Amino acid sequence: MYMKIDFNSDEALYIQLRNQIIYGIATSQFQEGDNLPSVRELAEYIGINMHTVNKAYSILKQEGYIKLDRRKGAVIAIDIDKMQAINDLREELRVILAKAICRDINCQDVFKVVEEIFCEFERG
Amino acid sequence: MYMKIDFNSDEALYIQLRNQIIYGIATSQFQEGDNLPSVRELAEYIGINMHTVNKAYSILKQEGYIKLDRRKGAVIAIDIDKMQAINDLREELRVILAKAICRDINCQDVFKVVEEIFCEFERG
DNA sequence: TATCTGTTATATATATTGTATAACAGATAG
DNA sequence: CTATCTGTTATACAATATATATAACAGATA
Repeated sequence: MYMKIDFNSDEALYIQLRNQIIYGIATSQFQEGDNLPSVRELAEYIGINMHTVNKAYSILKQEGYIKLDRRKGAVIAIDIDKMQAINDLREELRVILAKAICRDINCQDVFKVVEEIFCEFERG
Repeated sequence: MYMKIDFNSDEALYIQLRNQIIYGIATSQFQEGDNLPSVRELAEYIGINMHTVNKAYSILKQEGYIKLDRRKGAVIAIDIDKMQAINDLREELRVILAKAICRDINCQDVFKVVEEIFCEFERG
């Protein structure tokens, strides 16, 4: 259980936390059915407040990455609506690719980076 | 000069404004050397405060999309450091692709969306 | 019963966001 | 010179977001 949190980042702690868990799922570090630490446990481990972890978990639940249960705690449960996911992806890519195009980055350049990141995640 | 601003969005106005201008550059609506409206003019046009526009412009300057001049106002001036831009791109793609991988979206799926967006921008 | 879950409720402090009013300095057109 | 256009800076204010702190509740479990 490794969590890379940067307290000096301009990114909110609960967003960093959410992203770290998403990385964990993408790299198969966390798999369907796996338990995440309890909000109190993870808060203690990282050294932040319980509510900050709770907020991250709530968002992960809302976004369809985990299910929350009073008995078992937080459990990885991916809600795969691929059509919806591709539409979300398109929206997010639009801004990023606009920036890239401004810098003369072409389609092939992007493909290369995308491929690299896929390899990076597949290796874990 | 078309600016699509959503007052109900959870995205800050100055960020939306920045993105709209970046879209404008990516679609060649704005070209190197072109003048943007003055902060007061654009603020008036959209119906928001001058400082909100000023913040958007300041960020665009800091990120290397425009230059600010007391004489000419805001002028499109792209700072192309392609190496740096690709590294920035990689960082931004990492989170987005992690989310995609969680939803069983593969490399080819992403390529398709990227290609679509490139076409979309090229058409303007 | 004691202890573990997530959940909810308050309260507080700080930072961010957006607005408002005002003034300043450089440049420019009349 | 004057009036007017730039971006820039300063100050103040309200609303919201972020993070912490303390506490309690309800369900599940050993």
